[in-house]
Amino acid sequence: MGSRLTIQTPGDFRFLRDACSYGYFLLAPNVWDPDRRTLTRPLNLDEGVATLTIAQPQNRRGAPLAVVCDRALTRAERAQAKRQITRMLRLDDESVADFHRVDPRWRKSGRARLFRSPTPFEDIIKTVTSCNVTWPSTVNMNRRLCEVVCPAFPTPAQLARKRPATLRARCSVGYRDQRMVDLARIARQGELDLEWLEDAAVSDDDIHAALLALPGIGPYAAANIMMLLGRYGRLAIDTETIRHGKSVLGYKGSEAAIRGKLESHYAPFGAHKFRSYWFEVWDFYERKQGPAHTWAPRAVANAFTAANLK
DNA sequence: GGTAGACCTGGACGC
DNA sequence: GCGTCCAGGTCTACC
Repeated sequence: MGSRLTIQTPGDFRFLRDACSYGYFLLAPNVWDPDRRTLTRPLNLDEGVATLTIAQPQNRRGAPLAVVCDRALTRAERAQAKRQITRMLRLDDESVADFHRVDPRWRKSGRARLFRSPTPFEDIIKTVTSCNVTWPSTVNMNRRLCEVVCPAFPTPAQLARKRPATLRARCSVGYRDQRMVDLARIARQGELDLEWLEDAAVSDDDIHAALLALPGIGPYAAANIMMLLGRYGRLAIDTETIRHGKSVLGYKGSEAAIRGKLESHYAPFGAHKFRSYWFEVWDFYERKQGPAHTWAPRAVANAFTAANLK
């Protein structure tokens, strides 16, 4: 008989909206079921991998989460699972009201939280798999990393033991192979302190500089990882951002000119600018495809970017 | 400091 | 079914 957990949520939290708020909810090992409205995924816990299914049976803001596990969890594992779910769904985000004060456009819908991974390392690797590829390749890389290395997503120790050639041949990560192994070794050896990355006392500038020094992490990836760490003061500008500037905001001119206009456009949102940007993009996707919680992963696998949603 | 070209994969397209 | 082109961010070499 598997364990069952109940997790209390903040009064403004809504599972359907907040779980389906960033593309990573569609990446392995996460499995979103649009019919059952559940998120299922394996987690790495003390006694091994356990698969959990999360739902909010009372579909209203602030209702508790019901979590069903495929095996019995120890007391320590129950606490671990709660911590990881809290991270994924940002149940401990205390900046929601401040964000809505700065950008009231999202107060009514309540948007503020962006889905992320149970660990910062998974967020870093997922970001690397999203660089210089189209969305279907990102989907494939994450699926294969889970199939080949660890079903609950590779830990630093597991990934550090892999040969780059194995990752390239079996996980289709291409030239990212060596960079991923190097990132895993850096994290395993403590050169990159994952707890330090999550320490609110450390400045954004210090975190940003540390991320840029990592292999495979450039300006876009660093800003994206900072968002995943809960630091929203930088824009992660990629081709999708430029497209958003052109098609939604109506900007014209060279890419450099559009970048400048985007920075000016989001500057008033200060420490929250990534969220203000992202919910504009997400709103655009949902107007084209319907609410994200209705998206079937296979259906959006080839139609996730604005280029394909036109 | 700015820029060109290489790095890979997978989808689209033409034949 | 095959070949070609293209999209996508980071890194290195070069000016």
